Amino acid sequence: MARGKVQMKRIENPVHRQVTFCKRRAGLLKKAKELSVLCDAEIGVFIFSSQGKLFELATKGSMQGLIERYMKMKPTRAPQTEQTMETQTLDAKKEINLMKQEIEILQKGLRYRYMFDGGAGTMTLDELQVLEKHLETWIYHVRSAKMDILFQEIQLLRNSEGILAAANKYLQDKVEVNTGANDFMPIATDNTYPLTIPNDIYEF
Amino acid sequence: MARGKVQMKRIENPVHRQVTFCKRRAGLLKKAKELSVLCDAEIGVFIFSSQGKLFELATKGSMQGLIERYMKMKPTRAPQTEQTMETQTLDAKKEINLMKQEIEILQKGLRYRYMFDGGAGTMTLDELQVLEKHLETWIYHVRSAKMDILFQEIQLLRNSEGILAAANKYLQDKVEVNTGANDFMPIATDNTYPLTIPNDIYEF
DNA sequence: ACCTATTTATAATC
DNA sequence: TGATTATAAATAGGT
Repeated sequence: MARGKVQMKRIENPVHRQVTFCKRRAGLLKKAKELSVLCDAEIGVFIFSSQGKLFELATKGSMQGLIERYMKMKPTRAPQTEQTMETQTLDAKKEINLMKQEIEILQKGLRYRYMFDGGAGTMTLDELQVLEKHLETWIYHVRSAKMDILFQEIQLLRNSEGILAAANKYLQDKVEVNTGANDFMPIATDNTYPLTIPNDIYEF
Repeated sequence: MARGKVQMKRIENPVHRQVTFCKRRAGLLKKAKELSVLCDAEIGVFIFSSQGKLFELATKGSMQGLIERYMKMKPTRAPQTEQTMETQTLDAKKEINLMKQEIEILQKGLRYRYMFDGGAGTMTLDELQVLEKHLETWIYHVRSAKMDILFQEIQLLRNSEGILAAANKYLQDKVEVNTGANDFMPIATDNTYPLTIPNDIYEF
């Protein structure tokens, strides 16, 4: 594509061919990634060089997953599965699918609660608007709750630290009384709050 | 790559996304074919659109053959029978348990949706974390859906407006012919697009 | 679907 | 290999 057109046929010069292979392979994989990102597509590519070397790319899950998905769409003579996973695995897979659906439903928008037509995924703009508002306040509350928990934990840590400090002080005094001397390093610092997290981390 | 750079992220405007998908998909497959011919490589590509539609290309034999060849090169920790089933079943069970937990969390979150004022104290930090993530993706989907609807409506308005303008023009011409004069105010303005919403509202 | 101004990819060369 | 550069291709935004 530069400094001269190229004939669409096998490059005979093996050095040229190798160089072109590297460059164009990189280009192809880059384009595949771009397409995947821009258009939210799932893409699998594999390239066998003329020497049999394999290069692959799977944009979202694994290549395995892609191949399985592909197989599912094209039931072209794929008797790879033996009788081994007839009972248990099949049941498990069924169960997994059911649960995936359930999660899907929960994620998709709580149809049962917010959707007024119970069925196909057609929500009106107004309904979506309402749902969005709900979700916003909801997420706000969730974050609040998270912060509450974190705060409580920190308080707890501070308290236990206070207890430790007190116990330490007590032991220290005791030792002093027993030896009649205090020319040793204190066991604990009087660092009241080594745990100094600024309070504004709780707001975001 | 033309008339403006493009950000490497999902295109929000569904029409743009679809158009780009078509164009780039064609480009990708073309590049794959070229690489195959020029460098004598064997290439397989599959593309699942966001709506789940499949597009594929296998440069030499069939996709089946390519997949088999691929499988041969990657034992993919699945040497059949016995242990496989055990591990698979275990994995499946693990997965099932994970999903059960997730469902649990979601349901818990839903149940306590309206109880935040009182406390909602029954969710752990980890659960809240998961719930928050879900809510985030959920809200993302809702916004996407909203944008889709808005865009469709605008397209519709633009279309009907075009029709009205054309009809108006036609009537105007007819009147002119009948009266042989045009010393009256036009019925409509030539305001082609009163509805001028900048396109970048689709990106957010 | 078709058109171009631009951006990208890359063939040739060093 | 890696960089450079002139040029072919791809394509984003319009119509």
